[in-house]
Amino acid sequence: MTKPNARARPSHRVPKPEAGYHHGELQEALIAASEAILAEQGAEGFTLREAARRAGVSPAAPSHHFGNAQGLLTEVAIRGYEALAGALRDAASGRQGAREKLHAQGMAYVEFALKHPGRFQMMFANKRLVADDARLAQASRAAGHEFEIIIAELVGGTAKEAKTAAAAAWSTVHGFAKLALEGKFGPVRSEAEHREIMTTLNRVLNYLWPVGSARRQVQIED
Amino acid sequence: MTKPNARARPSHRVPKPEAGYHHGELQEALIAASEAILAEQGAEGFTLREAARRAGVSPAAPSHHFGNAQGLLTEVAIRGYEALAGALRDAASGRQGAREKLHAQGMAYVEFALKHPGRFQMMFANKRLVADDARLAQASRAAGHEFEIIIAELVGGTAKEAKTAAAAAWSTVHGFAKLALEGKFGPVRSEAEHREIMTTLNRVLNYLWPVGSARRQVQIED
DNA sequence: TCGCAATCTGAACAGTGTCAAGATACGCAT
DNA sequence: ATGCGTATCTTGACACTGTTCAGATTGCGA
Repeated sequence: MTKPNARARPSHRVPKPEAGYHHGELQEALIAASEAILAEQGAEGFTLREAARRAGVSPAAPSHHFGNAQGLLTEVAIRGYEALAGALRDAASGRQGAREKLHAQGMAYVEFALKHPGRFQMMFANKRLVADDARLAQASRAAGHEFEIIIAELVGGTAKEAKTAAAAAWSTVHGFAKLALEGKFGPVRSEAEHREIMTTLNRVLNYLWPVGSARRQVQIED
Repeated sequence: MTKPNARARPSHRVPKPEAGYHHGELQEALIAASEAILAEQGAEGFTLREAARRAGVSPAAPSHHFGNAQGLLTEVAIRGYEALAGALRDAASGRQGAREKLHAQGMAYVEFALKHPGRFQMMFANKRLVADDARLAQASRAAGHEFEIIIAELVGGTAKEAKTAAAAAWSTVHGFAKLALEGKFGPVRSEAEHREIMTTLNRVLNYLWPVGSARRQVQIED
């Protein structure tokens, strides 16, 4: 340093008094800090330096564990997908009947997005993640698989039809979630507005995926 | 700069030799430059300084016309929504029958997103735009209105049901477009992959919005 | 023709991600 | 137990970014 520093030790690390020069749990601390930033400021508010600051560590420290900001965010996204998969699983396990399970999953998907907007947006911000990370791809597919399980139960058709139906279901809820987060269905700040959005979703799901009626599809002309 | 620069005049403005100190068409030049960046580098690649550079102007110049980066991007987004509305209108005008029109609009929506990924992503990146800009909101609603026109024709029901159906249609194609852009339905680089995605979309639309059959909905339990 | 307002530049500031060197501390082999 | 290699973290720097402000330049109306 150019000028002598009167303080014996750097001002970092102060909020984490239990740690010495070596943090010990820096990976976890950085991930937790990142998730906190995403929760408070949204995806655009994330900053590697801020995450390091919250973990009580210098800006360069994260690179030794995650390589770069993308690496850290990829880890956060992976956990996000795991949490999402869990939410989808839980939603389905509470109901019986494929249609009801799918409906509950759709509601849970959007609920997840509205409750954790920053995390959700980051999970689908490929350019800010390590796009070809194997674990990320796996976690994403695992979450999608939760849909496919129910879909396979719902449509009695071929695998191709199941794939189509799964893409349709995912598109529906994902599009709704994204549009809701961008305020296209009205603001989502208060709890009342949140509920408003969810009842709109309920109507949409009932409209697109009506109960009863094994849906007989027209032959698909490519 | 710290060391003297030998060049007599700044390197700006050189690529636009027809302009003097006053650019004359700086607004348009900046918008065009921004759209070029979005087309080449995607939404994350946009930079105010780079846009100014391409317009042959200093980094501070855009502020006099757009206030800040959000202002410029808002203008770009407005034009994007206008282009999208036009594409939806064109798609519907080529067909007859509400179902066919809606199907064509859905295809056009995703086609637009895949052909202009950067612009599309930016249109829905509220945090990077002037969120409460009246013209932006108007342009967005105008695009959505293109859907609603056809939907009103398709569902013979109440206004509430039409609103639900419009939200459903928009969610479907928007979700599909977003997921496709994030590579969730496979890569989209080559022209062949692009077509592959579009046939998947075709199946999805046929699945969710089957031809014929005025869809009788179950009563909605809120 | 003069003066004013619009337009643009230059320089600066705070903040960002990343990198290369060096400081520090853990843990393992001896 | 002791030394040493290595993982971990800091320091300082660099090239960027968006934005602001004072000043230079220019077009245009009176």
